[in-house]
Amino acid sequence: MTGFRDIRDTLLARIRSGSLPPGAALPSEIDLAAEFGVARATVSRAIADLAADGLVDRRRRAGTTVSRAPVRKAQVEIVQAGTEISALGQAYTYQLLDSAHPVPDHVATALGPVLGLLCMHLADGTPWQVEERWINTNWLPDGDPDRFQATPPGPWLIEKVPLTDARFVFEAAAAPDAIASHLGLTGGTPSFVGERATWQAGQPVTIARLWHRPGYQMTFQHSPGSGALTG
Amino acid sequence: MTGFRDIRDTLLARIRSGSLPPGAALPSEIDLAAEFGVARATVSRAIADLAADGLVDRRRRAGTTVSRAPVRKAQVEIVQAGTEISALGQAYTYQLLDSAHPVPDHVATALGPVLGLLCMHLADGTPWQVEERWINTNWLPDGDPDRFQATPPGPWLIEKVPLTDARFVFEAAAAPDAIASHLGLTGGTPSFVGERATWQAGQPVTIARLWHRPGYQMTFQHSPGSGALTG
DNA sequence: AAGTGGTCTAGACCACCTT
DNA sequence: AGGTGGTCTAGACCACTTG
Repeated sequence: MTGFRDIRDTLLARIRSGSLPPGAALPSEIDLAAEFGVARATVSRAIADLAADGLVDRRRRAGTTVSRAPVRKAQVEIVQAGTEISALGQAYTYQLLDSAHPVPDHVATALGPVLGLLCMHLADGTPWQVEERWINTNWLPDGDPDRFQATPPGPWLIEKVPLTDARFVFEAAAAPDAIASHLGLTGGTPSFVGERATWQAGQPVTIARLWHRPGYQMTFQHSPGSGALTG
Repeated sequence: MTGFRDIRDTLLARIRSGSLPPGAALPSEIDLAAEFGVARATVSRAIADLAADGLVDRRRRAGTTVSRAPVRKAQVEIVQAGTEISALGQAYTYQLLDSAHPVPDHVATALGPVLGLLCMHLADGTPWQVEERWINTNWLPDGDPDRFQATPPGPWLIEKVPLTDARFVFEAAAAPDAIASHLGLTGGTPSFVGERATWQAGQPVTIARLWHRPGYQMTFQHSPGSGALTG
């Protein structure tokens, strides 16, 4: 039995081997269906996978061609610190460092009335990540001041505002003293920072800046044909 | 006419509005097909989009449920410096800084016999990115020493070794003097570094370390329902 | 004008898992 | 045991865009 995965992998092998070089046109779906002895929809499904990986370009009338400049796409999964640490088999603990963390201008502009927090995530007791978190107070109905004493704000918000659009920014920044001290660094050390902003139906909800431990690396792998990519 | 996108968006709206809260079970595909008056395959295609975005979990027999802890996924496109700069409407220029760039141990271990280059990519004449590039000499048949004098190695390699597996690593690092000077920085400044290693059929081909200009940010957006399945 | 991919249909069988 | 998603089929019509 030949499924769409077999067909996809066969086409992928032809591309990799150079039998279908960059710029070459694939046979039409009808021809490929005849070649493999399957329905056209099955071939189409196989090619859809390759197109999703950026390996081929599909255009009506013009047909499908092997991409000359394959856009290398990778799918990144953004995980909560607790999830990541647990997945590594280490003990996760959470600590609220400051419940009145200062609010930078750009955050105040984006969010409006806001609660600022400074939190730390630890793996086996050693600092893993320092989190600056600002939350639009409209999403905190009866301001329970102790809510985030033991509960990390990320998971709490996910449950409360389950599905939104998000924007991610990653950059390298010099850790200010206030952050660096919690990570056991001296001020000015390069730190990998991820900033995440989320909206609910166009309304800004929260912004988080995640300062990673020294040596942190964000890695991901791209293996065409394995379906989507993993991070 | 109701297409699979309409159905997907309708379901997405129900999830966002709370009408289908986290953990709730969607009606079966058969029931949804009856409700929308379409074939089951059309409903299935719509749900496949939502599942690819991590908004719902599909399990045989158990049915489809709204994800309680939606994995926030985002798709990253890794582009060549020249492409990125041109897309910004700036003039792209390339410069070879050193054709005998030293080879670190971990690169020599991974690649074997290797040519080391140091290159710079400029936007409107100002430094944009410094590229350390190491290429397995097996992929440079007749060593033309001037090949990369005016040709950036990235695009050249893409054409020569069109489709491979790749591994990406992003980190924050202190720019060493040799790199920083070309970017107009002082040594030790935090720099956003992307390292890319590519293989062809299991054979290592090249490793590049890309040192970005100060203030560089890697951003991406996550908007559920924009569709991730078919290219 | 014509051929390509994009989508949909109605039906079918299967793999898997919960009950 | 039974119902769910996963996949495939054969056919059809449409949208697009190239020649």
